[in-house]
Amino acid sequence: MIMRKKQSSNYLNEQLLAQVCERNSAISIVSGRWKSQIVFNIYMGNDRFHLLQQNLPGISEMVLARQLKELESHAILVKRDIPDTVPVGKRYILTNKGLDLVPILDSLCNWGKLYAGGKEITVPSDNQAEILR
Amino acid sequence: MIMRKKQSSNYLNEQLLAQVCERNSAISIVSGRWKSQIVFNIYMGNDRFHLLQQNLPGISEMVLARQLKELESHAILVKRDIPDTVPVGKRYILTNKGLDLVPILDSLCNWGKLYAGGKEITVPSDNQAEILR
DNA sequence: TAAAAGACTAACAATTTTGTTAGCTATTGG
DNA sequence: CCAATAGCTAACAAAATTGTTAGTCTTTTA
Repeated sequence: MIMRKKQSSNYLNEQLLAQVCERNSAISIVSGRWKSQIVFNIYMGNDRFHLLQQNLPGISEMVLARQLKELESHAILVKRDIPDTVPVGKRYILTNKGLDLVPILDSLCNWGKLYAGGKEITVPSDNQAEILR
Repeated sequence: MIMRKKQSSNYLNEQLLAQVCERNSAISIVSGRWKSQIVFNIYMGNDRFHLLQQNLPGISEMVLARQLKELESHAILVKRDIPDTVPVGKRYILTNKGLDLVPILDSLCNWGKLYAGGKEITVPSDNQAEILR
């Protein structure tokens, strides 16, 4: 995996934010382009490389492999050999840490849907709650 | 604000993922470097530019202004003039959309803390649940 | 015998995000 | 009059992420 520059402000700021609250590291774990989609697919049983590829339209093999490795490095999932297969098949399995993430991602999903679905956006602290949209 | 290249695979993939599930757009809204920290600070009453600056150690004015604009463009917050101030002061206010995000970010925070705090990581689907750490 | 499936990796290029520097405007305090 | 506070913006540079191309290896299937 590509190493980040440990002296850069970019890196230092990320470390600093991670210290302020674990929320910041949690977000950075989850915020890769395909990550939450991968977690959901594995959750739903698409636990092999080629199944993930089929279900993530537009992803390249290189990119998929990279995202999987990153998720593995954060112990969201593990990679296991499938016994008695030649050549040996691999499957990806969510750890308890990965599974615990699923309902949280789900609530993010609902939040997004609610407002995308047209829920009014207001400014509650205005004395007359004002409608923005 | 800087315009993205609308023909790039990068951009196209992001759009595609947003169509698959609102979770993906939700994550991309929240995943900027300082975003969740800004939302929390405003939530706790640090609702002015200089207060945010003081409470986000290491952020530059340029970067803060940019993150605020992005959050505003997603209607997570609004910027309002403070009446009877010369020169006119500005405050940032979370919309209902932004407020709804707070408990979700909070659960992400707890998830992060739990495992950072040493909770065992296991692979539940193994017949003998295996301990990784 | 040749192609396809499965599971990748290395090297590189494009794009995007993040950060730096140097400015601006207006008012108040010493 | 000079500095400080408040609240920014423009132009640019650095770093990180994402995507592309072209391979690898092994086995099964046509």
